[in-house]
Amino acid sequence: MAKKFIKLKSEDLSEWYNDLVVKAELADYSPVKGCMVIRPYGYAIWERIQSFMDKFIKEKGVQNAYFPIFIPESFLKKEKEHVEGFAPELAVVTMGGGQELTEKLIVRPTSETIMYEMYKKWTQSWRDLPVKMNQWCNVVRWEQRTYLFLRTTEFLWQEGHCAHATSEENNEMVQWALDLYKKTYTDLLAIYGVTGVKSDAEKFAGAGKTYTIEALMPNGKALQAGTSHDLGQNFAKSFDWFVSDKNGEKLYPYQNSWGLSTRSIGGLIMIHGDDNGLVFPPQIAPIQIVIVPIPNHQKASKLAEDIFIKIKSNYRCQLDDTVDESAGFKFNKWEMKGVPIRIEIGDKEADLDSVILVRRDTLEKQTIKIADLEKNIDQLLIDIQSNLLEKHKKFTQNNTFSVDSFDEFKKIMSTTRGFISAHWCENAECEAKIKEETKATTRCLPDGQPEEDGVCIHCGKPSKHRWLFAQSY
RNA sequence: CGGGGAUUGGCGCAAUUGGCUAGCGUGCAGCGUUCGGGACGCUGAGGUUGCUGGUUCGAAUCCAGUAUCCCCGACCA
Repeated sequence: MAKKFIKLKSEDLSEWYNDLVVKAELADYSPVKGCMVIRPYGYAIWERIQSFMDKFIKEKGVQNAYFPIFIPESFLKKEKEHVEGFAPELAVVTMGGGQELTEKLIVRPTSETIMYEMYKKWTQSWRDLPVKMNQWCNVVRWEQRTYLFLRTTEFLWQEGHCAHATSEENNEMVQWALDLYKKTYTDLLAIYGVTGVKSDAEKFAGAGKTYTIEALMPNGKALQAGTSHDLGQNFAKSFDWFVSDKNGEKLYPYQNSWGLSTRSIGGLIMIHGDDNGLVFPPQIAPIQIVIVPIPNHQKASKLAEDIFIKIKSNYRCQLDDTVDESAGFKFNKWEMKGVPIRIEIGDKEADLDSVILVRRDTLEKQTIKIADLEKNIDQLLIDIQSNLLEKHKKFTQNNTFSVDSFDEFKKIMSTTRGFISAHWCENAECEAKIKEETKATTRCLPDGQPEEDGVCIHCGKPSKHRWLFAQSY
């Protein structure tokens, strides 16, 4: 039995996660409370998420821009619900250049207000709509309790902010963003998420409607993995932002905003990782293939280099040909780093014109001929990607329970947890009581959830839909 | 912000009721032997025990204060 250098996922998810994030060099605790350092290997993940999403964002005609990190306090106050929602977690700058500021500046928790103030300046006519912008930036929310990637005081995200002449166009954009998130999780991160609409209590401060993608974590808690908000005309009216429509009448633009953050990386780590460390789906993996020649095998070493040169332009590939670590050490190291495919080459293989392919997700080994290498790699990359997605999908489905009695609801939430599909009367008080008794909240009304006559799991009043409940991260 | 735990070489830990020169593992540096699932030997560097004050002949150990981190809650992407 190999000595373990990280804690076991099967024993303590939290400890395993913290330990792994640091040991795999994804991130580290910083001297600043609640803030982490994202190290190159972790940042490479974020860069891949960025480039994946950015392509679609631009295709949609949304342009990248950059707005200030500071927001005048008065801006935030213009939208009542908005400021109330964020007030407890704001970082406020009161001094600048050694002098007290006449108006306090808020370190942005989100940029709706400062962006709309500028949009207002830039638009006078219906012809100036839509406005479609996005920014990649950092935001600060003063969390009481932090957790690497999943909840830190400062985090990175993209925030898209668009404004349209009609609520139909606006809604189309909101749905597009939600689809983008779904695609990002599914195709890139191999994470199965449930999309749907938030209850009033759970929606974004100031939004008309909030759409979300929720992913189930191994401990049965849900991660809000991305949100897309239909802001309606709330902010436009608060900011007195209007343009002239075709008839010369006032038109308050319909707005939306949508964000996906570095939190997604936390989900990625937690969902796919195992007792040996990280497991990255090939699409997101910073290194897809590592080639490990057995140290001091001359023939193998030469072959490894040839293969590396041959395939490095087609895959994100690394050659680990140092001789100061043993083969076993290297195998464990790269497994902890989550590299999807490892190519092992010893003189034995070299003599037979073959190599050993090891897939990280199942740790299965196969010996293949060098002539078939790229064909096999291509297939394996596809297989690993789909296997991981399928595994998470199955896990989510196996841990989604359709429940009709509150006793059963409570029992599940106090034991295995998971998603619970249950009728709810859509009354906020009822929702609050359920939360009090079970720690679970509504995550969303899932897309495509059919209408169905039933009674609220808590109060027994009539209900038309089953909502999705879970304890949340 | 409430409850719990912690802080000792880079990392992980130990040091009995206060008592010898604060140890061990790992990591690091050098040399040599190894090398197919975290190899081994020898040598060496690295500490005013989180910080401040107090008690004492004597403090890593006791007391008071303070800071930071982790875990569990409430709050949240």
